[in-house]
Amino acid sequence: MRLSNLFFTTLRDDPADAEMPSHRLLLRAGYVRQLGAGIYSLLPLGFRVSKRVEQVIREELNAIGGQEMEMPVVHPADLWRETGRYDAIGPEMARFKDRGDRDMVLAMTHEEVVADLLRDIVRSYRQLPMVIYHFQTKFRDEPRSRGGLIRVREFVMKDSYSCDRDEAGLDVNYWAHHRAYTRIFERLGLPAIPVSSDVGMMGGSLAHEFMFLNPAGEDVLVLCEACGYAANRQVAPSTTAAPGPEDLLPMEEVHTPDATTIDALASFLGVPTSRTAKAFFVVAGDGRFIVAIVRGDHDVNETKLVNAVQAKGGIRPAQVEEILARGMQAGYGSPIGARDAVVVVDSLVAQSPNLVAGANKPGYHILNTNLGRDYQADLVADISNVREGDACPKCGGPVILRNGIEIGNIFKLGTKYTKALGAEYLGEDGERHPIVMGSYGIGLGRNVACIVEAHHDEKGIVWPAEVAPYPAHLVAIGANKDPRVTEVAEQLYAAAAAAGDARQILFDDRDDSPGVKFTDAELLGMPWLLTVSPRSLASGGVEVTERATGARSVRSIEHVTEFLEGRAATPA
RNA sequence: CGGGGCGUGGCGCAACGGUGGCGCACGUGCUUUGGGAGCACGAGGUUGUGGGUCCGAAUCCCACCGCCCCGACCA
Repeated sequence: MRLSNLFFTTLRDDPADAEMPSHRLLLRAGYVRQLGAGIYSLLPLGFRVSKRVEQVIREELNAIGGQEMEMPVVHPADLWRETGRYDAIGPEMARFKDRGDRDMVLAMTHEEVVADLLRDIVRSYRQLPMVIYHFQTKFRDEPRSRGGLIRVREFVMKDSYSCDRDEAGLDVNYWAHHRAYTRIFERLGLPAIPVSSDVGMMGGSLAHEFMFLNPAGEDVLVLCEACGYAANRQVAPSTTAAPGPEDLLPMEEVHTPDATTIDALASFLGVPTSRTAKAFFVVAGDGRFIVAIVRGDHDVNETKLVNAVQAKGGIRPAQVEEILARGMQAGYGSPIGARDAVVVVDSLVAQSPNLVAGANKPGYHILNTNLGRDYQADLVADISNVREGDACPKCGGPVILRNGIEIGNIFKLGTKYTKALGAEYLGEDGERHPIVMGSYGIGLGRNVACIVEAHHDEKGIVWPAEVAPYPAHLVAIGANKDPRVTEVAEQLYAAAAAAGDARQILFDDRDDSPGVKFTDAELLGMPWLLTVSPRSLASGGVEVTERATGARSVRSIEHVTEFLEGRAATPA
C-alpha cells in the first residue's frame, strides 16, 4: 500500500480527549476515528490489525475444533423474553420496534441465539460435543464509555459456545478454551493473567477472566507473587483473621459528636478501626432494603453483597429518607433497632466481639456491640474487599492488588439457557437432556488497544509481527539525487506485492521530507523499516531498522527481497 | 444517573462585551530530500443549538445537545 494512496492521516498533536497511550497513538497514527461516545470507525490500518488479531483467534479456535459461523446482530425480543433476560437486563440493551411494531433488540451477546439454534438442530447425543464461534458486532449501551477502545458501546467480539452432553464434557471444552486463550494472548503479545471471576449476568458455575494488567483497568485483581494465586477481587475470599475470644462486655452508649466516618470515630474514641463496625445501606433491584455490616477496617464488596443476597437487578445506594424510615441513621448507623431491613453481616464481624457501632441517633455510638446478643443477622457472609497485604487464601503470603483490563473470559454456563429454551438432545439412555453450554468471549478492539498499551514507546506504536498491519514500512529518501532510489524502492514494493496480500508492505512514496517519513514510520509502528537512499545504495543495498530495538544494518537488495517474498523470517 | 471539565477551521490552542486570530495540517508555485524544510500566494469559521440580557455577545445568563474525566454501573 502506497502511503500516497492510503486512507489515513497522522496528527502531529495529541488529540485533547485521548489520555491512554493506546487511544492517543491509534488516533494520531490514523488507525481509528471516533464517531460518538464509545463508537469508533476502524480506518484501513486499524481494520487490518483487527483482521490479524481475528486470524490468530480463528486459528487457535479451529485448533480446538471450533466451527466458525455467523449469527445476527438484530434479534426478536421474544427470544430474549424466553430466557427472562429481556426484563432482567436494564437500559444497556438497545431496544426498538421494527415496521411491524414488533419488539427487537440489538445483540449484546448470543447465548439465546445459540440455544435457539441448538433446539432446532441438535437431536441426538451423537451430534455432541461441538464448539461454534463467530466474530460479530455487539452493542451494549454502557452508562459510560471510557479509555478510547478499552470500553466502548459498539464492538466486535469473538464469542464461542461449547455444547456438551454433560458437565464432564463442558469441563473438557472449558479447559480447552483456557489453553487456547493462553496461546492466543501469547501470540498477540499480551501478557494475560487468568483469574477466577464472578459469573455476573451470564450466570453459570465457573468463570475465568483473562486480565491484562494496566492502571486504567476497571477490575481489581488479587494476586499472590509467592504462589501465583490470582482472582478478581469480586470473588477473592477475605482472609482477615478473627481476633481472639473476649468476654462480651455490656453495651454502652457514648456521645460521639461529628464522628460520621470510621476514621473520625476511631480517632475520637482512641480505638483501632478494627474495633468498629460500619453500616452500608443499599436497596436491591427487587425493592429489599439491605443493611450490610463490615468491620471498620474493611470495605463492602458490592458484587459479593449482590451475590450474597441474590439481588435481582443489582443494588443501588439508599437515600437518607429510606434509611431513616427503617429506624437507622446515616453516619451513626447499625442494625440495632433496625426494622424492615435485610441485615447482612460480614463473616469477620460475626467473629469480632465488642465492636463500636452506630446508635442510630445523631452524635451517638454504642460500645461493645455483639452479633447474636444485640442484633440478629438475616445472613452472615463474606462481603468485604480483600486489601493489599492480606493473607493469600492459598498460601498465606501477602497479596498485592493490581488493576486489570479484561481481555477475554470463559464461562461455564451449564444448562441455564438450554433449559429455558428447551434445547435438549436424546441421550444414549433414551432420555431427553438439556445441552450443557459454555460461553467464551474476546473483544477485538479492546485487545488491539491493549496490544498498543503493551507495545509502544515515546515515538509511537511498536507492533508485534503477528498483528502488524504490514510486515514492513518502506521509505525512499533522496530520490532526486539518484534515480536508482525510486527504481530499487519500486522493485522491492513490487516484489512484496507479488508475494500476496499478507506480504504487502507500506511504501511511503509521498513527496515529503525525510523527517516526516521517518517520524510517521515510527508512529505507525511496522516491525521493520526499510530505507532506500543514495547512502544505503552506496553501502550495498537497503538500510534495515528494527522498530522494537532501533537496531540498524544495511542488507543487500536480494536479501531484503527474500524477506519480502516470505522466504526469510526477518530482513535483518 | 451524581460530581467536575470542555465545546472557536482537519488537529492543538488564543481572543473573555466592541467587525474571530495563531501554530500545525491543507491548495498553488519555486526551492528543498537522512530526522516533523524555506519563501511567496491562497482556501477554509453563520464560534455546538435555541432563547435571553445589551446599542453591541465567541465572550454574560438560561435551557438543550455533544464530548471527556471521576464515581455509580458493567459479559
